[in-house]
Amino acid sequence: MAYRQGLDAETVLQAAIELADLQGVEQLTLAALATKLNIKTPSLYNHIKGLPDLRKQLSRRGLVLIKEAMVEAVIGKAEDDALLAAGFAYVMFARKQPGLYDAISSLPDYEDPELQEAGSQVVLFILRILAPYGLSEEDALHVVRGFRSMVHGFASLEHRNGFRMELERDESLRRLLQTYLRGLRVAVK
Amino acid sequence: MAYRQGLDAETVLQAAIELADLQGVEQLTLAALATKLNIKTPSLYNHIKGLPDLRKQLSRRGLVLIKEAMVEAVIGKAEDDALLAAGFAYVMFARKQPGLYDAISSLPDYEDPELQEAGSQVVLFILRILAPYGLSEEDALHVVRGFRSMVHGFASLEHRNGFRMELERDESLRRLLQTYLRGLRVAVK
DNA sequence: GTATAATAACTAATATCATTAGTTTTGTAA
DNA sequence: TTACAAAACTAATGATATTAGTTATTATAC
Repeated sequence: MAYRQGLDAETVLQAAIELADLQGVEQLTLAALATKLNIKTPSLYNHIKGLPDLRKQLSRRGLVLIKEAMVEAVIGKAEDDALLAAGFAYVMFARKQPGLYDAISSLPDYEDPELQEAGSQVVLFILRILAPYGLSEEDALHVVRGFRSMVHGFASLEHRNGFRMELERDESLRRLLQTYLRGLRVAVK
Repeated sequence: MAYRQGLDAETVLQAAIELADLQGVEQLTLAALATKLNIKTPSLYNHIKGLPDLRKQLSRRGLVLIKEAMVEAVIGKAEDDALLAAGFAYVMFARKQPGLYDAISSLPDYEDPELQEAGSQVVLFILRILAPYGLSEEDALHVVRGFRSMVHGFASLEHRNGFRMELERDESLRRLLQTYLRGLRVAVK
């Protein structure tokens, strides 16, 4: 093999994402990644710090992309419409990029500052959608947790094949979010 | 070491659960498990089929126990009270037995019949709590999905340290469930 | 333009796993 | 008491990540 095929960190990350989306993040091994890139495993260390670091990169990229997907989805929408659209965008992302989504959710911990930053962006985004509801800061933060719980829980269960009944899944998600939003309208509590 | 120390499958499973709860299911290795049991790694194969099988056993046990915890929690309660109690019991279980809960939720797939059976028991349990609401079967199934999404999502995010704000977490969970239940009351939709 | 330094690939080696095969010891039942 | 099943063992294999040290290529400095 020719020396110097012009590999860089971004290319490696992209290949890792492809592998993860195809076979799950559990199956993402440096051996498989190196094979895909036509290099030997140790050569990967010129571009990544190691497997844990690579996983972290996947998580970070996933958080950035899922937030972008939500931002895109709420263009021209507000309040319940916007939250519904954001929720669907979240779940759709998890469907389209299961490995990347897995990387987000199968993280041992969010201790890393870069990950926290990316996570904060998601939270801030939801807070901005919530602005027109006129909630107190504390109330809004509880709602953010609720929203994240719903969409992450749904995406996660769906991904593990946790929904086995013959029942339209998009409809389940729509009802979940709408029921919650209806409850939010009723009492400010 | 003495031959025949009277080990059996249940003891091995218990030790595995302890390890998983202590260090996470990712760190549950046969090597560590064997060390804990004072045997050599290959000896484990007298009691388990292999690591994937062990993981499956953990998942199954977790599903059984989390359902039992919910059953216990709803004694003497009905409707919203029962659902709220079940939801809290679910999340409490995830807190108390993080490794076991991880085993439930970090499953590659639910293909296995035994796991499906255990999962069905959870679904059936929630359906029984929903009975007094007089929902159609289809409506009820959507609600079950919603409920599972909420509590799993909450437990999962909490476990990954996903909730970073200084904000009472139990209160977040209470509001999430109550808001949803309120929405359920408003319209039968 | 050539020398030098940084870089990206490589090979070799190590440690940790899970797993299988084959062996020894122990408990139990005939 | 003997024979067999079961539960432990040792030894070996193959996959994995990682580190150390080497070589070739690219880029930079002069």
